[in-house]
Amino acid sequence: MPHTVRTEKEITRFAGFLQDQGLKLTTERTALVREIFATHYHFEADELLFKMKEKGLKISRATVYRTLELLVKSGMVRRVHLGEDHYHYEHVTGNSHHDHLICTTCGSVIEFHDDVLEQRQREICERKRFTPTFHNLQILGLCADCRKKGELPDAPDRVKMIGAGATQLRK
Amino acid sequence: MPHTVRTEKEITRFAGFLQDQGLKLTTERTALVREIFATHYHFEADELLFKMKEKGLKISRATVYRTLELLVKSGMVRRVHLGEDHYHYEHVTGNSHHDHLICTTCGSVIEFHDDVLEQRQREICERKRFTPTFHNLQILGLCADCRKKGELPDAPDRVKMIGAGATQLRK
DNA sequence: TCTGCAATTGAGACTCAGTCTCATTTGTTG
DNA sequence: CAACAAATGAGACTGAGTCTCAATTGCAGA
Ligand SMILES: [Mn+2]
Ligand SMILES: [Mn+2]
Ligand SMILES: [Zn+2]
Ligand SMILES: [Zn+2]
Repeated sequence: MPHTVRTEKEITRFAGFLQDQGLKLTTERTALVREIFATHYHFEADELLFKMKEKGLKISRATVYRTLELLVKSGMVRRVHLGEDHYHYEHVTGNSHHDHLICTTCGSVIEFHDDVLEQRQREICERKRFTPTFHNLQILGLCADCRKKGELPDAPDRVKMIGAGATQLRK
Repeated sequence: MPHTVRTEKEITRFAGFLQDQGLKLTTERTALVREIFATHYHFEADELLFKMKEKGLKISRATVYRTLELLVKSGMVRRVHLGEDHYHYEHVTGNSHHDHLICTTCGSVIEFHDDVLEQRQREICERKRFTPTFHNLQILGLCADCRKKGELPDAPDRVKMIGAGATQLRK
């Protein structure tokens, strides 16, 4: 399926969601969905704002945030923490829940999905009589490339910068 | 071990860390460590600031943040995400790594540690040739109490509303 | 196609957590 | 106890994100 066809499909999908909610498909919303599904993967709100500006489409910060919120509600976009102080977004194509390995040296992100891990989480919740709806796992560390280049795993102060909010895996 | 004795022990521990770094144990730092280890568990920076003010100890916002940073560096305090837009802190007593189940209805936090889960994470990293140093897992959902009260699990898009009624502590 | 009007937009004010600056104060070491 | 580096407080600043409101726009119905 060609790139643009898929993108147009996502616009239709969003249009349907908006219709259901009694909301309108505006040119701004269309342009944003097109941009998100055509070129971005993990991205920041302000980065998207800037991209639109670059393309000569003047869309306000407020509209960008408002549209992202709608996209999250529609399930077409997910808002995730990637170990930084602000959110990242990623489009959800079709299916796949996944979690993230994040290199604290080069910032690269590796996605993974593991059924065993997911199942174990469900078991833990059951044991605690907790009904899970959503989870968020980031593993921070050193990617293979950086390892090969002789980088050392996280100096403590580096961890402070990038691994904020993380808990220690191997003490 | 009585409460106050343990607290004083933590102050000594922090004093040692500061000494090693060529830093000073000030009255403000001492008071903050005492407060954190005596009464808080998961807490916010501004909440701590307010508590100190309540006690008649005037410690500036800057000092609170600076001291928390030092405590994180020393390993005595951990900075965590609990599904809200800002950080929470928790003191680390006895090096127990754990992750969190967070109720999106009442905000309660359940801690857990699971060796199987931790081991599986290491295996995933190995397969991706990724060297992990930290991780951060939050599972959001509905706690047993709220379930019993007939609350319904939040849709993922409601997750960002957690803490909507949180006390305003900033001056 | 035209119209009415609720939904949407943009500009910019605002919030809030967190950081930084710098003049003044304080703890430590000799 | 003096010297002086480290620390503090007040408040300015930052940056992500939210809100307000007058002007605009999409769209359902005539
Ligand atoms: Mn992803
Ligand atoms: Mn905890
Ligand atoms: Zn890397
Ligand atoms: Zn609950």
